[in-house]
Amino acid sequence: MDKSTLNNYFHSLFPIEEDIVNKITETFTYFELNKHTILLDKDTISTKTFFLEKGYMRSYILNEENEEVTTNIYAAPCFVNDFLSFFKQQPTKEIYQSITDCTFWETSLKNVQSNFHNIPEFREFSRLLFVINYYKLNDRVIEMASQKAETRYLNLLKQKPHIFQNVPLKIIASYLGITDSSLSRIRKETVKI
Amino acid sequence: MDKSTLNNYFHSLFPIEEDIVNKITETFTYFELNKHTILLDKDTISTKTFFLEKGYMRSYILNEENEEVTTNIYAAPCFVNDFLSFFKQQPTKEIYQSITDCTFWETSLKNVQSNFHNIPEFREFSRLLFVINYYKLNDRVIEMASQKAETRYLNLLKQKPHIFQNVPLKIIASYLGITDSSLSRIRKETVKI
DNA sequence: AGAAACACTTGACAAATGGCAAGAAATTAA
DNA sequence: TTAATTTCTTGCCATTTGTCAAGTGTTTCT
Repeated sequence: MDKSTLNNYFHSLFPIEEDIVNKITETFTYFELNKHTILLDKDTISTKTFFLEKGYMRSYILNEENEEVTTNIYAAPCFVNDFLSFFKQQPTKEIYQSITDCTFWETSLKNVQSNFHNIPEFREFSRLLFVINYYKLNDRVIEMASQKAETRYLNLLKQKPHIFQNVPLKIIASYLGITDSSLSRIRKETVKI
Repeated sequence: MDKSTLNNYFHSLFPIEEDIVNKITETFTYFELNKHTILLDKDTISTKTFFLEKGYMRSYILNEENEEVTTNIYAAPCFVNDFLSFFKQQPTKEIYQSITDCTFWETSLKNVQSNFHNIPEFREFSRLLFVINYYKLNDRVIEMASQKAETRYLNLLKQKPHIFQNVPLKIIASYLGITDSSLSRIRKETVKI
């Protein structure tokens, strides 16, 4: 199997030698998921770390009214993990589901732990991944707190236009924190401009 | 100086031996900050990691209209860090400012790196700290996306009532993503209940 | 192909929140 | 203590977003 997408992801994040990347990704195995399939279900414990090689995923929760609230949209290539569940081995609150057909690489916590403690470069990589993800989330909180829905929509459209070609609008709406009716109206308004 | 608050913070997060904690916190030094003082300014690079021993801090950004948007409120004891700036050594976008008089323990990136690569327990601790912070932020995004202002206010009041005794309402309002007028009205409404 | 389910839009109206300005209350500075 | 500054509240009205229900396409399934 061709691990180049996975391997290149490491190289793209920070300078690291090819041999080390190969050693890190050695234990990763390939699998596929059809669209609309659950990768990791609510109330289960994540036993694997997942690298999304191709496709679109999302995570969502069910609120008090049992409505789906999309918490994140993942576009390959990227890691898709419930950090809390995976590293603390506790049940997830979120459901991770494929939106399109997807391909993945996965490895176990045991392998991650072994790499984390034995390969200094992997430690740095892991921490960098956390830092980057933390700041993406931070930016989203800031946006949520200070921008109106229309601005958030326009930002997303500008930053990730491909999402609008691959993800249903109602999922995007819920990710933006608005209803699908509102998103529809905002789209109608902004087309005029 | 008495490092017990700092040391206890390590013990409270996960099982770790006293000797190891002492080794980790060995290089931390003490300092104080008066209220309304900047700890880390916008566009500067964070050279230290900070543990807030006593007091209240916040981080905020200036939006396009030069209005302050509070991104986080910190209540001791906790670490206060701009992860992106500290670990990637790049300028912060946020301003970190004391709200009350504060006391801190700080150490340099060099010491953190040394501990990270030499003390397995510290690696685990660091990762756990990231995971916890990431999920606090994640919960906040979910709340922002799916709950109305009144609910967010009531949740905060329930979870961190002490903040309302120590932090001005306009800072809390901006943290909740609403105006101070709206927060004032919400408070008026909810008192009735 | 036909039925069912899903995705998207739209209208009418309701609810939530913001903007602005004024004033009261509390805190800080002189 | 007085003055200045900051914090908080409130009223009025505007804007944004939600709710619900209907209608039109589009996919999916059998």
